[in-house]
Amino acid sequence: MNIQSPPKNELELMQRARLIAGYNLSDVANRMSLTVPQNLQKQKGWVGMLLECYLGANAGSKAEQDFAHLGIELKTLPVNRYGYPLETTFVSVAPLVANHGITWETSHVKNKLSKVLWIPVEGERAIPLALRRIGMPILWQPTAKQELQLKNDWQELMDMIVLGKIERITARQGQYLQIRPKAANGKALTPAYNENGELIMTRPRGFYLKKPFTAQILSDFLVQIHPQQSF
DNA sequence: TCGTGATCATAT
DNA sequence: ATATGATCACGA
Repeated sequence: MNIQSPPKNELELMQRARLIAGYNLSDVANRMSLTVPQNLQKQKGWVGMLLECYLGANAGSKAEQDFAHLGIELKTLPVNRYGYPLETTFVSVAPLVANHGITWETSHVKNKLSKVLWIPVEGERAIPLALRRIGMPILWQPTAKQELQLKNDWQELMDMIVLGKIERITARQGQYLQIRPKAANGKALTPAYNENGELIMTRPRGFYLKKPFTAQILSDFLVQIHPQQSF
């Protein structure tokens, strides 16, 4: 496959991202000398990996932002025909142990969401993967209000983890940020504490953004570029 | 129909 | 097992 050099600055990254807006996934895959799978059932992260590759992200399973030198995280977002998110957005693994002293300010959630390059991609399963189009990239930073919302959810969920209530956490909690399993399968286990302070093994969890939150980001962006149509 | 819980691939 | 990238799929 072809290798892209990392973008030197934010403008270069944005220009690179804007170049593929309107094109479909096979267009980008061909350019990168990659083949498009029939579907995502066996390669759920393929779209994200493709755009990482195209944009020159520091590939690999390194921790923290995709473009660390720019302080930017890349997220592809599958959307329906109306531009509404089809899936929640994974943010980071939830720390179930050794989490004392972690605050919102020092959390991975805040770090990863401090600046995100969102790239909407058509995600309806009726559209062949190769023909799904890529949308306009959105460089986003949380507003004070959004950050407070995320911080509140994060604090509530972290409080429960620290109190050993991990098994009581459900995806229904949190207004915009939720915790759900995040693992290869149901057999994967990781250490955590129960309500008696005893070490137990449980399914790894991750923080995810609920759809209404990312929907708001997309909506706000449209209002920015079409202020006269913001009815 | 849709959200929650479960799951898939790959690199380290 | 943990991190990256996420979507699948079934029960309510």
